[in-house]
Amino acid sequence: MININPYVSVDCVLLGFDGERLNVLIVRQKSQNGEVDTGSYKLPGSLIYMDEDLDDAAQRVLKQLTGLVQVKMVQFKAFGGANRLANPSDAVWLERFHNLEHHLERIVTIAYLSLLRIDRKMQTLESGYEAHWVPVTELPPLAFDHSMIVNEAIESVRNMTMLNPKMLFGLLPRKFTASQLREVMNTVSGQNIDAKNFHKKLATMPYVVPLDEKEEGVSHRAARYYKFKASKKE
Amino acid sequence: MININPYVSVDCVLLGFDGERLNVLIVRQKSQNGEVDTGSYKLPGSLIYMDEDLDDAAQRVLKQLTGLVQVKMVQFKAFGGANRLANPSDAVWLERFHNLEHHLERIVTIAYLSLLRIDRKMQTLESGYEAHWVPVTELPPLAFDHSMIVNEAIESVRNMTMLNPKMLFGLLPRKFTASQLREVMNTVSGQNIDAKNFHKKLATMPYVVPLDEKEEGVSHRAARYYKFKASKKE
DNA sequence: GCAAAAGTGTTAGAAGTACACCCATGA
DNA sequence: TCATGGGTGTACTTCTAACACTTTTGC
Repeated sequence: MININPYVSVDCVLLGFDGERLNVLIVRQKSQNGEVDTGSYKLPGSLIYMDEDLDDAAQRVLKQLTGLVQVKMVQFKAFGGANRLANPSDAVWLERFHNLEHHLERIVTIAYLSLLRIDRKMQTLESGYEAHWVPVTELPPLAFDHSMIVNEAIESVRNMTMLNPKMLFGLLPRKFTASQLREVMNTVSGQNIDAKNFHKKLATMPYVVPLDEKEEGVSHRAARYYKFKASKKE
Repeated sequence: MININPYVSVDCVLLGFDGERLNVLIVRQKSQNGEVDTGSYKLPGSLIYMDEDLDDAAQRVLKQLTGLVQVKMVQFKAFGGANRLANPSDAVWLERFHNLEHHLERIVTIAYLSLLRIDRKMQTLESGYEAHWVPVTELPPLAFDHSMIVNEAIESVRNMTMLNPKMLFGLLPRKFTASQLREVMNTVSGQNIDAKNFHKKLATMPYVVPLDEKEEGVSHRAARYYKFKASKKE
């Protein structure tokens, strides 16, 4: 039997861009035998194991609850209010889910964050795991303090992307058009960059390189594709 | 007896500016009865209580180990490597310090950060508590992974101050000169702002207001004092 | 007067903003 | 040929960087 740490958990906030809006990945709050204990949704997250690094725990939990692997996540904040388990049904659910014998007193959770795009692969994953993408503007009430965690995650993304715009490329397909990139930036920053000047801004980004390919089958002038270049050499 | 959570701790990285350099506040790794168990230094930090918010724990621990109160700290990262207690003497020290009976398995620590100035009050505090300001460039080896935590704290400060330069005013006295502010910015950012252009930059900061006072008793032209203005109205 | 640091002015170039206009494509 | 969105060019403003010079103070 694996040794569970009953005081520390990880939660994963996956923010996915579907081409138009930001979405959050949430799961049903159900027990391990499959029966749904509460009608609530929650973030993918769980208590950690005793001998497990936090980063490893986040990866494991995400895989167990959503099937997703190799998602690059970064830690963004710990949530440790003494009354995080204020809702009794949340505490009871946790104890049952983990088959714990003793009463859970309080849990500090380390929240992780990832930015990614919602592609076809992401859609098919939903069926097996009861994981759902929900637009951030239409988020239902979540268990624990997960609604607060989502809000702080989005705030955190805004700050992070100001310092490091490259993060945003996780939200786009390998090949993307200028307006797709602009749309992502507008969505995340909440601002509205002028479309007419955006090409000049593009030219100043050394990590964005134009390709010779163009869109096909669109009912207007075909847009050029770009790709993200990680290193400095061609 | 107060109930201790044996899995979660807080650590405080206080960065103090003495007018020239950035310093970190460190304490001796000694036991509660006063005998020094190891020769090492560490950050002020401790396990949390079971019914204590993380933010409250950080304030309590800082007061207990350094006597400082009402220091504004912000959480900046959780450190949760499974082998943080790899050094056996650190684990033993912790168990003795907290009078714990069972063996400590692993601890996740939530690191807090503060920027402040080292004034006369800060100096006198040292004698009672064995807390010392040490320049970040001359840091001795610290217990646990505290050296890593300090490094990440400084990195974090750089990022935070880019987004919110107002943070830096905690490092200065109420009245400060332009070159003091410039010196702080240079120290924290690692850059070197041109002194000649700095006044123009000052004029664009709505939250810095010039005073009519000037320096006295300096052997060169007296510099004007400025103050920090928090709100938008005069 | 001299040293030392405060503070101002000028200029050139880079970067951001607004907006007019042309281009390619499907219907 | 029209609607739609892609893309370029020009002019204007604002920000930044480099650097020369003047001012105030104690010795």
